[in-house]
Amino acid sequence: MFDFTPNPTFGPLQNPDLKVPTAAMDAQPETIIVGAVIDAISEQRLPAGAKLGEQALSVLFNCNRANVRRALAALEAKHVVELRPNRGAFVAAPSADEAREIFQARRAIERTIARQAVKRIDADGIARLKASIAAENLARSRRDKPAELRSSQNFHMLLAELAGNRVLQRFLAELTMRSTLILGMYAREGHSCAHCDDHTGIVDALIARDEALVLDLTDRHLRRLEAELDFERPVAVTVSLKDQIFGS
Amino acid sequence: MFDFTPNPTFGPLQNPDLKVPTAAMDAQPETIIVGAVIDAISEQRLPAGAKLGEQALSVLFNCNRANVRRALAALEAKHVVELRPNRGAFVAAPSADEAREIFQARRAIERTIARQAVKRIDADGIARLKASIAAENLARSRRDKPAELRSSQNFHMLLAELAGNRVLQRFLAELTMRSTLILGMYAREGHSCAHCDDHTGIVDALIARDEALVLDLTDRHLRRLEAELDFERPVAVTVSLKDQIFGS
DNA sequence: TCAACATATATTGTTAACAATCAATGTCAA
DNA sequence: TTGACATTGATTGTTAACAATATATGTTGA
Repeated sequence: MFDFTPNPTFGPLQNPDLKVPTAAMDAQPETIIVGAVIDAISEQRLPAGAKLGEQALSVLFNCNRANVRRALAALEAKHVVELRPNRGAFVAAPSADEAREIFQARRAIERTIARQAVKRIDADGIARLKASIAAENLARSRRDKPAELRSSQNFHMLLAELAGNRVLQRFLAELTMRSTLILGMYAREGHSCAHCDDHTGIVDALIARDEALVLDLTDRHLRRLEAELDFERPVAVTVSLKDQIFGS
Repeated sequence: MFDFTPNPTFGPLQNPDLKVPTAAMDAQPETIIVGAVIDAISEQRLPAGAKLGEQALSVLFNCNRANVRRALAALEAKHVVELRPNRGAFVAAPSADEAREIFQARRAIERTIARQAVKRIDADGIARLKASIAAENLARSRRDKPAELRSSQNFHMLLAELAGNRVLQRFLAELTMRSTLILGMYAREGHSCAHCDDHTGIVDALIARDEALVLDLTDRHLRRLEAELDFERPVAVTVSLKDQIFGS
């Protein structure tokens, strides 16, 4: 009757790391699920359009469906998943238009953050930023894509933390997460990822407290990221076994 | 046993308008509740700290508790309510620190929006902005505080719409809503509300397409609003019968 | 071979009953 | 009167069963 055969669309979620999301585990199943799904998306283990079945999640996280439903409602409010009535929950698949708006919003917010960061940067902050870049380089040399993505996002979130505004921090967290989703959907074949050097340049400009340069580099960095997208090529958003075997 | 005596903290929610929130009714109880609560907060019918009991909401909206719980989870994700385990849901009560961060974020986002709006403004947009100001003035002359608040927020949201970025639009919606909450908590006695003229000035600057002036006026407008706050005076956040009778 | 239809299975949505927890009231002794 | 303690009632949290819906499978007829 009910023999939960590992759902192929869920392979990534079985990563043991998942049950210990970045947010401290406060024993509330809803929070754990939300954190785990966000982490999985941030590291591109969960692709856009992936189905998040209620039973699958309740088995994975050892909780009842009521908690799963609450988690999915919260994720929908954060624009992380889309809830289609009587169909279920799916990882959000931003359209080309949404993608452009998300990147535009990112530039606006990261500029503000950069301006604050220049004012408030200190030795400790510099050290943490450099450590983040080092971690990113290490991950890339090891061809560990999830770790690389995590580090790259971490760099931007560190800047937001240094800016000292938790509201903007949260907004940026949403935008970086959705950016990862967008890159997964629209990234060109073999996109360079050369933007890593950009981070080093930004830190140098921060050390020099050159506001104009920091703003310019931040803006260019984000535009370069967006330029790597290809909205022409149609993207598969529905991840089903059939699509995975026979392609789009 | 169960005789739901109208909860005093819920008086405002019995406003018939509430069942038809701004978002079109799509028959999903969760969405309706979320919209109604946000509207009620935006018009200062629901104060910070007000308790949102599950049974009370399920009776008000004719739905089961499961849907109420989903709605509350969504509202928590939007930072509209705070969910205290085993205690219930309460309208968020931003601290002084949070308030400052929210207003700082607002200035950052509204500046970006204003810059875009200057570029994209047209005759239709001007007309709608002027209509919004007229509605605000009318509401004030009628001493209809909820309508005045709604119109004032509407002006800012109209600008965001004109800017043409739905992400920033959503961010600003959250921030204006929380601003209303903050004003309800920390506003000085008899605060002027003279900022209404600011709106007229901004529209004039928009017509002239004077970007620098628009940015300056927007920034001043928001700082003036923030200056009307008094964080020293302690604020009652827990709305209970006792507090209402004996004061804070 | 293919399309349309009917059936079966799985998934989501709803409801009610029960358990656990908290707030309030009442009692009693110091 | 006041403080600690026990009890009561109300509220939140959990669970399981059931209903409604959608998806997948299988069948039939051209």
